[in-house]
Amino acid sequence: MLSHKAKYALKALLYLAEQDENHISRTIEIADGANIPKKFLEQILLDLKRGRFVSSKQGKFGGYYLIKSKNEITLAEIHRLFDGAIALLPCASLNFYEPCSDCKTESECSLRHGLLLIRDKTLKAMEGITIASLVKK
Amino acid sequence: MLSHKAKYALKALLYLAEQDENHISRTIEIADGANIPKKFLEQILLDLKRGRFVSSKQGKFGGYYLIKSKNEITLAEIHRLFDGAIALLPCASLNFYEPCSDCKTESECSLRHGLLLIRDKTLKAMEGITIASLVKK
DNA sequence: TACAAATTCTATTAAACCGATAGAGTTTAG
DNA sequence: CTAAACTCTATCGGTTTAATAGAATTTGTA
Repeated sequence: MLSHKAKYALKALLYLAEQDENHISRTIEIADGANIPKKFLEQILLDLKRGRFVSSKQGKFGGYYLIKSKNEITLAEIHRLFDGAIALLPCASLNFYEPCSDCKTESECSLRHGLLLIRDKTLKAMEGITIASLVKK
Repeated sequence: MLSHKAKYALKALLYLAEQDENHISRTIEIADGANIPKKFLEQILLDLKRGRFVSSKQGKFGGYYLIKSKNEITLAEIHRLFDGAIALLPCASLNFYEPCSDCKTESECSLRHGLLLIRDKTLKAMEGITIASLVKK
């Protein structure tokens, strides 16, 4: 399941993607438009900025805007940024790999092989969902 | 990601599936064999019993055994039993459906459509992973 | 320069969840 | 009767999550 943070991030990106080119959106606009608690959204937007999905303009008349094409922002990336690994166990993860602590005998745990299959399919599916694909609903 | 409970459940089922037909496994056997904390495993086995995956014999010489074919126990089922919905949001879930609280205007939230696609693919993949498919590694 | 409007940063909170443990109760074979 | 096993309920500490608070900084403009 997605965390609220990830869900809000997607909705915020969606909001930004729906604005006119060159429009700068204030946090409060996005919060109201997408029904997200404003102070919580502030943190999320900073995370999205650190992740190079959006950029900001500070000071009066400042706000946020997309710096990555809506065709290139995928669900997989947002999941990774806010909720971490897409795989079901760390030992089956590409970006968040960790060996299982409780698999004593074999170097690969008994579940790993099956979970790698799941990860590949899920990842492929999640890479197919872009902000653009969500906009034109 | 899978919870430890779900992971341990899979490993315990795997252990049971590897035993001879009609063999009854004590909790401590399974715990040692699959490297799972025994008291934690007790709870998990009870959950698996309530879920009709295993049954038990009480008293001396008692223990646990599979009552569902290892070909019919899927990752999807175990995920649902221990970790709940497979979908990324409740509004995209079949078995754990709940409407989004923060989607005010439309009855369907902007993310739902995309997440339904993910759920269908992930679910299909997870239904393809059975205990039997994990045993013959 | 002063002010207002906005982002940025750090801290804190309350609640929920998670992994694990403890211990008493019940059942059964011998 | 007893030992061995499952069953049940409670609890615990730690972590995470969702959200809030407030001070600091940046910027445009009158």
